Amino acid sequence: MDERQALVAFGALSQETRLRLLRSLVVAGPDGIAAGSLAEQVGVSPSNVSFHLKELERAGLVTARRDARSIVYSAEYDALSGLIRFLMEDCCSGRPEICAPALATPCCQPGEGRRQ
Amino acid sequence: MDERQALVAFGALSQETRLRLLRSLVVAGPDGIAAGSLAEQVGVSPSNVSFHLKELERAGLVTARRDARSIVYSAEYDALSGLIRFLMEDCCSGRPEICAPALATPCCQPGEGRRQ
DNA sequence: TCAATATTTCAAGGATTATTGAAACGTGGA
DNA sequence: TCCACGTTTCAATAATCCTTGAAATATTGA
Repeated sequence: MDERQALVAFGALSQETRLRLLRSLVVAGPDGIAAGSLAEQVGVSPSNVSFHLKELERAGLVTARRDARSIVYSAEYDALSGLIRFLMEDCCSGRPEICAPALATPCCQPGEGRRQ
Repeated sequence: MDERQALVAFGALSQETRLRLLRSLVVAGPDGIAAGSLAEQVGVSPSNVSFHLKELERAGLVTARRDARSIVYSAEYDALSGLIRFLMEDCCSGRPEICAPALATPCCQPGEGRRQ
């Protein structure tokens, strides 16, 4: 993940609808969700959801595949972990004390989910 | 770090000048850097650097204090680690396998700096 | 107090991004 | 083949963001 990719990725995550879309896709797992279902879940119009999905795709955070009439999107886990890594490396450059609290996050121990 | 804060923070990081500013401030450490020096370092006009620093401040990623004629900015380490944490919790909700590769990042082991 | 320094604020302009609805496209079933 | 479905594309508009330079503010030292 180079700086340019990170910039685009941050831009993609800075919009409410897109953040919700990505969250749904992460929770859905590798099987993904069809564009239409996503539109219902986040409550926006089909053309608007298409616009934002394209933006997430441009950022490399999701991928699309056709399944019959539907187009199924799924989260790109590698890109997400790459972005976390970019942020950690940027922040920690010379300052490991920044990452330490984040690394204490319990979400990634096996069996743990999102904090309430 | 709630969703609204995260959205603003991602927006702040999605701009090249601001990302450079933040990087300089992180490397500089808690002592911070004066606005004018930052303007020189990143190569933008004083008024433009002021605009972007205000944006970073609005996002909670930096703080400002006056020191004589200068205004000295410094990175808000807590906000940065909070953002990393938000990303990890969001990504890992139900999917710890996303974070695992990011957590293998060597940057945060004591004594390590940014990866080359 | 005056001038110089460091920075911010403001207004104007241009550039990018978001939303909307209509039209177009590809797919599968009758 | 034809129609319905799911989705994308397009054009137009609205909204937001970025840049620029000039003027304003606060501070320091002569």
